[in-house]
Amino acid sequence: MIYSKSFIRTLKELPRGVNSVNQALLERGSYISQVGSGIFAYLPLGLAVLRKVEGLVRGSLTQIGVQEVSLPLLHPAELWKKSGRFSEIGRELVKISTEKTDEFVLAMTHEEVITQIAKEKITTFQDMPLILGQISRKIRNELRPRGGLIRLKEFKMQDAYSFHSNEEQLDESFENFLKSYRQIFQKINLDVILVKADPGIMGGSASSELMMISSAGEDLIYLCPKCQRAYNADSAPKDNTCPVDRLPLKEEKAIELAHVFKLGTKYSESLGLNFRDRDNQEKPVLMGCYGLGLDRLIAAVIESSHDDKGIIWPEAIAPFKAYLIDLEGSFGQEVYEKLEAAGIEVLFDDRKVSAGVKFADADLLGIPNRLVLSDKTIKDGKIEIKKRAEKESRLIGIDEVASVINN
RNA sequence: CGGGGACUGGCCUAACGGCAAGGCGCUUGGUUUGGGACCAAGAGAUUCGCGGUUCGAAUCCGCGGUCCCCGACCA
Repeated sequence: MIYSKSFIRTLKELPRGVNSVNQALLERGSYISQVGSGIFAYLPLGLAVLRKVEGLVRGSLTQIGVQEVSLPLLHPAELWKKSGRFSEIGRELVKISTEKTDEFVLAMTHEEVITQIAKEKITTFQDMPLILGQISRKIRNELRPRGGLIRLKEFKMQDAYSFHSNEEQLDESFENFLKSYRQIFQKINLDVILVKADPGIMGGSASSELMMISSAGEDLIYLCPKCQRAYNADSAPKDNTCPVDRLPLKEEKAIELAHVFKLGTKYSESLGLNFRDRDNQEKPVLMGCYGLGLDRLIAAVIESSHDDKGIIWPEAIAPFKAYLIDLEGSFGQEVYEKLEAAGIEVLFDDRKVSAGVKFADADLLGIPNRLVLSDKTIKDGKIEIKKRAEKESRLIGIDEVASVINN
């Protein structure tokens, strides 16, 4: 990408009313633009990150057998009346009336729809296990959105639903997802803690959350300093001491990144999803559901990886691999084209502005590798390379850049 | 939904009830080029909306809107 032709317009100052670190850096870097409270647009740079995150998540879930679908955003109200959630959930569920009655709801989550679909296809125990998943938009009319991308009214979520004929299958799926999610977080350097949680409005028998400790978090968890067992506010022991080590639990703020549920038969019973088992008995299908918030994940990465100058992206989800600055002025274009041809995504800052402006933007945008061409470097046929996460730069041969970056 | 705060050119801010000011950004010309350069000349505003008080309102009062923060809530 050529900077002067891009839609990147960075800001020196913090927009009014912005408090959270993730929103401040994302808005200043022109990754996102706020449209309303809890409603954001992704600009080209932000969309590049979002797509990287989607790819990372998709790749990981494909490995555990998730088959991708695309479910609608607009749901017949009827379906939510059948599950009971049409009236159970308050104003967070957006209902749309076109005539005198509420006819539609906007997707807050997709249990009802996926169960309805599974009903057409699942007839026997041999149809399972089955896991369907998607990356889709969710609409929730949160009373108080907050923290930039941490709590939104409209957001992108990876959600998957599993169908089983027995508990063992459900347990296996539950564990597979936890493992898969941990893998994803590891690739972007996020430390997460498993927290047993309350299933809440989702219903079902068990649920666990993967949380990241962060001062930007809106959840409180209680953590044993020794065994690392963690509890949320609802599930913490009454005396606030670890039941195993008898130590006082430490209270920490945390961001909930992923949530997995054993739904059991809540939806299969209310919506009539049954199967014929090996013993020729008709039984309700056992279900699980698994969710990961993508926008929130991006926010969490920034909250845990930034400095006073800007974002520090992990390689896996950075919008570009390298930020190229040419202070001398004659070889930039050539180096840019070479790197692109080598399959390296480069943002080439070709603007006619002072060096300081370019360095400041490179730091703000947080692209993992900064490349600088100048009189000093090109007289020896070299280019300077500096990792965003590191202080030291070094000189390498211009022809080596592709291999050094790919290493 | 309870409590608190904010709203002024594209962005950030200033202005006792008395000519809406400055910085950033933008345009033009010149100078400069390793950490948000400099000089000069420009363009850009119904001060969130409606009503009220007043000779006079960005400023005071009322109603409404939007956004942010704390809390309640939260797959």
